Amino acid sequence: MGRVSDARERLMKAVRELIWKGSYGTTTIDQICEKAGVKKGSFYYFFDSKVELALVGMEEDWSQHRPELDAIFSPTVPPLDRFEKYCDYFYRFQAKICQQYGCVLGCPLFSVGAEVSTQEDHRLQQKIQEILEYKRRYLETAIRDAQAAGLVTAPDPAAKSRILFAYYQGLATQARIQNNLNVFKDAISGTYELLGVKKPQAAAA
Amino acid sequence: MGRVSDARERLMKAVRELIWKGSYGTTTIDQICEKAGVKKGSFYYFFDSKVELALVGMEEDWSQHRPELDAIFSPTVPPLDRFEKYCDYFYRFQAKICQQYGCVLGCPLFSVGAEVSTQEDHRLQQKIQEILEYKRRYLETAIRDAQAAGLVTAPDPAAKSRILFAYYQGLATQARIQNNLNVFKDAISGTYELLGVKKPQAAAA
DNA sequence: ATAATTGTTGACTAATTAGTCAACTTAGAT
DNA sequence: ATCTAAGTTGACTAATTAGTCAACAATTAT
Repeated sequence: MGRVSDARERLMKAVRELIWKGSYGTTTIDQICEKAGVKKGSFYYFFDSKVELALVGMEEDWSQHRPELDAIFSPTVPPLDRFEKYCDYFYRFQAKICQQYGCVLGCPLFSVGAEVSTQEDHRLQQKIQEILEYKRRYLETAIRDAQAAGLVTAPDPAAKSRILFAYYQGLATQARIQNNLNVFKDAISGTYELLGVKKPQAAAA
Repeated sequence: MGRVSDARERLMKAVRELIWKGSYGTTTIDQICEKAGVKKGSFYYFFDSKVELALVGMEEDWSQHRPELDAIFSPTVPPLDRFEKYCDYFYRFQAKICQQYGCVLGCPLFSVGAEVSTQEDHRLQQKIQEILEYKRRYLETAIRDAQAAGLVTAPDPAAKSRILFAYYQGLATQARIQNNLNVFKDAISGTYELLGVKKPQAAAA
């Protein structure tokens, strides 16, 4: 009953785009409304504030990416292949975004996370940390499987995953700062070096 | 001749603190003026805009850090010791800042760089990239020296330095997001794994 | 002393911002 | 048909923002 609308969804899409393309702090409610084609009164009908919208926007974004990551990091995929697939997926995704927005945007969780982490309101920071932790676990599991298969030198998969995750974060941020997709080209070789992959492909000396 | 003043320096200090503690986008000229104890008229006497002030502020910051980095990465220091010293210095520096500001702040170049990299005005982004590139070169030289000494496996020191640099970036951002200094504890072991250090300390199996 | 230079101030404008609200509109249930 | 719940709108306030400017204050060279 009552009127139906997709304004809520339009707002969620708009905030994600604006925050990612620009920054959280400089994205205004007026901008969000304009991009979504929604008047401010309607904004406040659905959400109490920018941070509330950003929270559900982040959540929504994560829900959309999750299936793809589940597929890439499926236990049915050989451990090292997961990293190959992930690096490949990440590159292609960034390339698509780059074409769409005109510049490399990296990972919104990292850039926005760094931006909002010192705010008094910790809700957005917590949500971002939560999603980042989910992502790190994909790496940890894959490393553990690789270690069990004797493919890598990683006696402490959790510690190793944190190192690898920091590396991926750094790559994404670097690519954004330099506005250069080629930064990602190092990803798989960097992964292999970090993991201590025993024999890259062929036999070594 | 004429009146003397340190208002310019106070403004430069204030902008660095505010941007680092918060973010570039949400730091207002009014806030900067208040923190510096300077009236807005004086601000515009010295600087044309926030970005001009931030530019000289970043430059100033770099000038202050440079001597310490020159010492740490001095060619007189054994290559691997440089990384140890750097990781140690970075940790102690972050701990000091953390105590001072109440939270882990990471590296302003990374967080602000990620924030401003999509702005139309590219001056701040360029300045940050320039300083980051200086920092990366410390790593490249140290890696090259380590390779020459047969201490690591790094046939392409430039590529390796980019990987290591991304890792450090990631660590700093992670520490800020999680507000946790312990993130840096992994730094030296991560460095060694990335560099492919041949024998950490003692002999291996 | 005083003139020239350098820096300071507070009051000002115009634009943008977050947030409110009563009146209005649309859709489905009865 | 009409009642009710769900959504929309534009006009509003109050606060904050960037940026300007003429008058004022302090320092130093002459």
